[in-house]
Amino acid sequence: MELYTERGFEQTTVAEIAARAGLTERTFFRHFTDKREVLFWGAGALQELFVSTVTSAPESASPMNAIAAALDAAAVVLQARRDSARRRQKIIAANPDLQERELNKLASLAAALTDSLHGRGVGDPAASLTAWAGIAVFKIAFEAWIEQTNEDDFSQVIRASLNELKAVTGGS
Amino acid sequence: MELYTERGFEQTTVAEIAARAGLTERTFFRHFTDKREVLFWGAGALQELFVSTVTSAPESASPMNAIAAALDAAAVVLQARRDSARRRQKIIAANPDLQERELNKLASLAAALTDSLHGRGVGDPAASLTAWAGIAVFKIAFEAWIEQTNEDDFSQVIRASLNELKAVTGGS
DNA sequence: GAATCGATGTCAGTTGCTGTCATCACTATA
DNA sequence: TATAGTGATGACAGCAACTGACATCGATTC
Repeated sequence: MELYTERGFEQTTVAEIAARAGLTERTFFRHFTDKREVLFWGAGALQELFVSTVTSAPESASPMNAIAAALDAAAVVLQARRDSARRRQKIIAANPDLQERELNKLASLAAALTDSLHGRGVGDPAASLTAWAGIAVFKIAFEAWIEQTNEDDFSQVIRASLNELKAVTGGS
Repeated sequence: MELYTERGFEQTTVAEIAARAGLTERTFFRHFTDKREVLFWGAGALQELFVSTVTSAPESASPMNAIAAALDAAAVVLQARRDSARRRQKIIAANPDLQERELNKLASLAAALTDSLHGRGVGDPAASLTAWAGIAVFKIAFEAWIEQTNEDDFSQVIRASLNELKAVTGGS
């Protein structure tokens, strides 16, 4: 992270990262499959949070509400790490390869959510559509929350985006 | 494409592609920024189609309907290339890097659609949400259409997915 | 105290990708 | 017709991301 902010992602070589960490280049690649993957270390935990929240949502909850609960749970966690999230996002925003990888993580998230909805008895394509719509809301709300200067809750932003989605898909 | 299907994407070296095309490796990289980019040659044209359809939709059309028109226009074009689309998708499905790149193209599509909606006077986050919801529908419908054994129109599948999205986002 | 095992170092090698310069076909214009 | 300019290609050379194979070392186990 230090090196990425100092010199930028592309200009930072894996050898340098390894050196600063007191490791070998080879060892770096034993811990991270990729040079990019370093920035997405927490993605697994976030995905688990998403999944477990959907899974444990009340049976009466609609698919969209189960997803909404997951988004909200994630919002609470991220709210506490706003500064670091911002720094991280600045690095990602400066490099196309990293944005690509981020999309990949979002897709993985969507796939996991789809599975969770299947587990709740939701069929196709309802499950994947709900999951992807939720991810879209998350992505857009996240960007807005990161960029904004005032101190709105991430949860608030997400709820607003969700309502906007409903408004936008609702009319004929 | 031949080489990618014969040996798979990873096993195919750029030198081999260049050789089969009667070119140098260096020349290959003057035409394609990336080894992956070869498979997304037509993406630019598709994006233009999306954008121009949204832009030229009747002023009275809702944002979602403008996007729906774009999806339908794309569906007509792709319907005619179903076989080649299928072959292409098979290659992509077999390689994570290519899937990543595909997500990138979809994101680029979403960004372009968002801009087009801005041009129609749609604000934020309505524009980006509508665009991303449309892309989600497109992606999911596309996969269903590619995989299915019967001969449903891509347009039909898209319309069905759109309705499903409305149903899924509609309820409380 | 020896065997086992997981994490790390070492080294060599492949491949994607880039910068640089030369070459060459083609075109415009004097 | 000669000449200069232009765009596409070839020919190197080189860097850096990643991988496979083998050696080493420390901790744990029995």
